Amino acid sequence: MPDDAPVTRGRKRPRPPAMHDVARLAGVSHQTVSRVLNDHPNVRAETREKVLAAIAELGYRRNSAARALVTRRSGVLGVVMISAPEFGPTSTIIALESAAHAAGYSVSLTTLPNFSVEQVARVFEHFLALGAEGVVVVAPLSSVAETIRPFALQLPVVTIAAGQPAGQEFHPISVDQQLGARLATRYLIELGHREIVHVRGPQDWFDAQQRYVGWRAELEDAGVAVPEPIDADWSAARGFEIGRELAREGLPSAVFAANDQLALGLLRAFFEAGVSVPGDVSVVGFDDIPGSAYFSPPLTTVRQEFDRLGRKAIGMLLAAIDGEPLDHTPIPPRLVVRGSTGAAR
Amino acid sequence: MPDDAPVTRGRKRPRPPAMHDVARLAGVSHQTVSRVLNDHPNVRAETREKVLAAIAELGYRRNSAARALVTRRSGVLGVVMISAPEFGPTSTIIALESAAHAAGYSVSLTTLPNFSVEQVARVFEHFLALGAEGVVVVAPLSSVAETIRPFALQLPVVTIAAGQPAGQEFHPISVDQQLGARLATRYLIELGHREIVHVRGPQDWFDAQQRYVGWRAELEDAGVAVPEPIDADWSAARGFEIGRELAREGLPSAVFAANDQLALGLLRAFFEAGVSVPGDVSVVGFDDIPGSAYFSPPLTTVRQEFDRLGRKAIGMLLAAIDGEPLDHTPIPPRLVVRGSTGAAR
DNA sequence: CATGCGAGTGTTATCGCTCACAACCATATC
DNA sequence: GATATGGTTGTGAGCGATAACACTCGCATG
Repeated sequence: MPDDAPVTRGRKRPRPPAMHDVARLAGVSHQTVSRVLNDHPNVRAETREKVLAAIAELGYRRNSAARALVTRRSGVLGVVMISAPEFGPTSTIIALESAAHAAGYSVSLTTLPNFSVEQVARVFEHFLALGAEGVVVVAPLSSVAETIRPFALQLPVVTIAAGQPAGQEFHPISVDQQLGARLATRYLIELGHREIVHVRGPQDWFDAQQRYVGWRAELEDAGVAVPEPIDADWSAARGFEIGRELAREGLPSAVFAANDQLALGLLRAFFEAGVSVPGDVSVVGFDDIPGSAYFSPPLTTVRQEFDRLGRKAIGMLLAAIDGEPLDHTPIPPRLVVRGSTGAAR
Repeated sequence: MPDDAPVTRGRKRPRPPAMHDVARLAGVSHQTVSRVLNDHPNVRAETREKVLAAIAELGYRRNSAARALVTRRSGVLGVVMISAPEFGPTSTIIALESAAHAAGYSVSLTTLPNFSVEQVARVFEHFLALGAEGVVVVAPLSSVAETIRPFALQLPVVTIAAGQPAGQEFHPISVDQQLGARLATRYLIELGHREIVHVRGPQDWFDAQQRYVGWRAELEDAGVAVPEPIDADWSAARGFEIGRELAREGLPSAVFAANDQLALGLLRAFFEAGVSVPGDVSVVGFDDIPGSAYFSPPLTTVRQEFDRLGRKAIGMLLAAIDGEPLDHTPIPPRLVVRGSTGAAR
């Protein structure tokens, strides 16, 4: 187990003060010190003061390894995040961490370039050895579900993943991607568009799948023809490429892009080709990344509340740890209307 | 100490197998199991096999709390990151984590909305209690330096901060912001621009300070007049505002924006005002955020290698832990020339 | 053949903390 | 005044690992 290999670095540091030292200085037993530290009620105010003074004087800090050893609770939650640069919402991580912190947990972060069985196994192995009390998986890849299943039996796991059925050991939470796609598509339909093309994200990503499904479903519900989706990754470069092709080979009435980067590439390609947005074609994105309000033209898009997502994920994980029932209701996104959409020509 | 409050949640779990159990099953002593686990050389191959088989059979995993208790090494590095949404390079965090992981450490992440003395103290208190062997501070705020100094005496700390002198207990590392600003400014000068305005980021951020200093120094070195900088935050919204004012009240020959978001806002404002970029005014940004190649026009900007930065930060921290000499050489950025810059009119 | 050595293994102490329980004291109760 | 009661404190036993040391071999060495 390479990751658990003994850490051979490090210089020796002098032994920091232990509870015992505090106790001696305060003239009490170590147990009394422990009680003060743990806010045990039955400690005389005067004694408490003495202990606190001794703690301050020595600069004592509780050793959490020793504590974890005896309590069997590490106070650590693991977070595994995909390290793909195209998945960027730092805000999810921040929200995850601050929610965990507020609940008295600390967060151990691990990143993974891909979610192969071996990689995932190694990470969970690591978290298990660390005594993590639960894990949040931030990786909206389809492959993740099956990969982590065996580990979800060993400790509570919440995955940030759209469109997964909740199981007994499997706790997905996400922004409702399908709804977001429906909102975008519905809006375009309301504007009179009848030829709404979807630039589809990589289908091994949950989010991309769900956005595709939502777009398709909304069109079908409205009785509008469903054109063939155009496959893409998540990049502006690919959006640009597609935009150029569309401008050359015939424009649809509107384009719903799987994310804002793709939309940005489309906008650029249309601009270069002399295609007017929204005059000739309307464009909608997804994510509401910083700056999308200042694209040319400002982008109509679907906003996801990543911080709320993070908080909810931790809330679910804590509930799972406590064996309480979980609420898997996805978080609703919101359509942000800007200048890139207009009435059908 | 609220963050160290006992974690009161959690259901009881059955006691996982310990070394003792493995030892009994394998018919050896627990010490032999320990030797196998730590790759001690003096274990007979046959014995090792037996132990490994027992480990596999029981699903044994080493308890890192117990290990940390006796070795006095937690194998944990702390990372404090500012939770400001305008500071977005997830890639730094990812690089930090993977470099730490590769060195056999795990990463405990904490985020902070601001770097007040109390907040920072609490975080370091937490890391110290956790037994973290070192800390990386990702928060390029000027205030950080003094705030963390007292803690830097207690454990090795590396800060990602530009333009700080390295001290004995203070180990800054960063991309060379000043150089980046110089590269951008120099390029504009070479294009013939003689009126190069700087839209300056918040001056309590190191990066913003250094970019300002670099811009100014390069102009002075070239004997070009230094106009008054325009103050801004980091947002596209503010860039837009400034762009409108400039278009109304008189355009400079070129604008060097403190980051790409500001540049994006400028571009949008100029476009709306019918100002041609780079025909009427050249624009340079900083960061090379995803998509900046597809702005209208594509943005000339300064690229920072955040992943390299993260790796180097961990390298320095490990060196500091080992008491080895550190290399504080900043990482050079690179100018990426695109369509938003052209010869002076 | 006694001695030394190193490989392989076991025994014991210890890390710093919490838990369970015992002990003590002062007050309340009968 | 003896007994219960409860707040306050101390004692001792682990938690699960590593470190230090002791022991037992087998083999080379003199």
